[in-house]
Amino acid sequence: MPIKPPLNDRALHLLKVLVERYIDEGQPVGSRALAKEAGLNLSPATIRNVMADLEDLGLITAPHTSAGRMPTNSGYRLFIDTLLTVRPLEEQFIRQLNEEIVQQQSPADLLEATSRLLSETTHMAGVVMLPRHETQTFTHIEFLPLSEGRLLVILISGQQEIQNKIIQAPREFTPAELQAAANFLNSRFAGRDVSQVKETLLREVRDAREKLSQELLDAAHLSELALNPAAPPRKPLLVSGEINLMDFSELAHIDQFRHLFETLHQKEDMIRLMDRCIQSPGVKIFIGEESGHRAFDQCSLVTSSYSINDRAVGVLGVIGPTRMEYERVIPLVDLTAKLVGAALNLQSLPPS
Amino acid sequence: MPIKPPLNDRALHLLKVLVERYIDEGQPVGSRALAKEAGLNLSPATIRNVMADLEDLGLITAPHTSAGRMPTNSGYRLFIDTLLTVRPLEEQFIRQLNEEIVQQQSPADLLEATSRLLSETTHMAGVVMLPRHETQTFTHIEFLPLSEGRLLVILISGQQEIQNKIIQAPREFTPAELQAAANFLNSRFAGRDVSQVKETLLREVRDAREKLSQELLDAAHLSELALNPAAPPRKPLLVSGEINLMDFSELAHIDQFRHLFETLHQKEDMIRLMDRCIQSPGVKIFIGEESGHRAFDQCSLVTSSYSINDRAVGVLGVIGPTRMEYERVIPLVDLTAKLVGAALNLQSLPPS
DNA sequence: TTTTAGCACTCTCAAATCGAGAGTGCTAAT
DNA sequence: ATTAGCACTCTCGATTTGAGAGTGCTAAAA
Repeated sequence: MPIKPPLNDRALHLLKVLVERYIDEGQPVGSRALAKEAGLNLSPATIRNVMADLEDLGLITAPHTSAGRMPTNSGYRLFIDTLLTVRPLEEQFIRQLNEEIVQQQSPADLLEATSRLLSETTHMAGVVMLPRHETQTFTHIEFLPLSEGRLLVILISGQQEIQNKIIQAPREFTPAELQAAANFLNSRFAGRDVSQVKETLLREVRDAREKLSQELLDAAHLSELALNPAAPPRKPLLVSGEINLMDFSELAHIDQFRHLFETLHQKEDMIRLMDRCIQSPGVKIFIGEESGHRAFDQCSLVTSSYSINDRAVGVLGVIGPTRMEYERVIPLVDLTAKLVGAALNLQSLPPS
Repeated sequence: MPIKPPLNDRALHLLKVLVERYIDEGQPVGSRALAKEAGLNLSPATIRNVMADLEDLGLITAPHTSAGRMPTNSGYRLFIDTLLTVRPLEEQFIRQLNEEIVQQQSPADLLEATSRLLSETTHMAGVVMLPRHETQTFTHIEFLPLSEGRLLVILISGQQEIQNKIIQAPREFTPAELQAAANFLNSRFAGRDVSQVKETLLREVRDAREKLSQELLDAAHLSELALNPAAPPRKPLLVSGEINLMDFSELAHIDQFRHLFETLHQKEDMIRLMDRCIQSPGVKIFIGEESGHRAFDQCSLVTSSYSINDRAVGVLGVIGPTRMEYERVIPLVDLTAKLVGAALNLQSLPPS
């Protein structure tokens, strides 16, 4: 016998309405309610038949015999991939958001504010992964002698980001030597990537080790030390508004919330997860366990990478219950990533 | 008729045992239990009479007619002020703690680790208020010209703490002028307080305005800008282990916890509160509303200031439920403050 | 063939009831 | 001053109950 196409337009439409309604109300949706909402002039009984089909396909589920249905994670996935109609953001709102972002003084402030804004506008948790050290542009370096052969390295990179680091010099250097080393690096490498600079330096030293004087070798060694991300920007992940997540009943169970909170703050896993999003542009969505983390069972993560000079350097997004208003959140994350990128580009004025 | 002394030794002893027991178990203590615990060979009935007296004095209270009694905030206060016997810390534990503190690389790391350690060892929340900018020792300053008349100021203060700041120069300066200004400040003021330096500078300029050349005035103005704490170290308060507070049933009610969490992170109030502790040395304890904050109704705050060169520069402590093990927490906070002070002193090596 | 009305059935949730247990306050005896 | 005894109060968990919501199935209608 011919199997009827499991997903005709009507079923899809009903799924869409069901998901929207569930996102709105947070209650399992029954056949009667869905019949009214759908505007298809069908009786609850008919709706029930369709719902039974959708349940067979694993798209919706009922918490118990006599409750309505709610979307499963696959249901959400299908909804997001093919049914979702995003709601465009209001001009007014966009302007305000941009306002708040560009008024920040430094890149660090900017990204912190962004994390806060993400959480405030969505009433969920905002996350921002800072630009990786390696992908930053080398702009200027300076050495300052401290006591006992230690040196303070000041490294200014692309976005006017300033890094301080104290290193142990391989030997004593005179101020003149330090100045010379700094001058060399500054004139030769300004504008290149920090990681490139290091590579180039290493290669050149290797290729020409014999021909170089001890002084030069020392200086090169020094520079190499200075460029090492020895002090990686302490946990390059900003999380804010975690507490908002307590407002969602599905996450508000003490131990579950605690687990979630800890995963969010024990940042390694988060960083690894978000790192995967940096590759391809546009908004990415992880639903439930898709993120590979038990603690996120009932959560979705909506992310987008942001770029400086057309190059993706970081990732930002929000975390909330799977039951979130994707139609609003997705364009918001998308927009925020673009605004942040633009603002960071503006802030990166080259030093003299 | 002669009113019998309301608080004889026996009553005090019973109060002490009751508080200890309540801290241990978290359950209201009944007369039978207290009779056994107290070791006084009294019957529950007698105990009941004493308990009634203590209740009249507002030191203990019963949540309902037929539950045991639990301490009120005044009860805790009396307990802490006159009944508490602190338990000395184990040598072994002290060594470990010190180990963890001194192994940190920088003052910033050290204080962050301290906050974490406070929360981990007490299973409550740890707070550390960073040294105020003003009370830091001026050690070294450097100016780096950027584009468009902006200058990067690098200010090294007492504890090897490095501050970067970008300022708009009042006019263009030549590198030589900048060098001269830096040299002047470094040679003249090294080792003084940052705030003192600023004051002195202002005064001298005011006193001798007419006699000074425009160049010198400009340089002074520049230095003044540079020393302004224009970018106050972003919220100088580290909080960690907040989530631990969820484990205490008395704080685990969603909305109450949320309020607490927000107060803790909306740092202004916390900073103001802890600032009051910096004046006098030793451990300070705020019980319940003593801290002046509704959100802390059921919390106690145990703090101590820590010192560099015998001068109190910051405050640290823990926050937990009023029902905390004061006998262990108090010596712990005390010790931690001392270890942190010592470690910070060690780390402050003057630059060459 | 698709849709619908009807109906018995299932399950949850909130309210009501109940008994056990803990602890009290008071009184009278020691 | 202390204690035994006792009636009383209150909480807490288990159990019951009824209302409400929603389902699946069947048979009739379109």
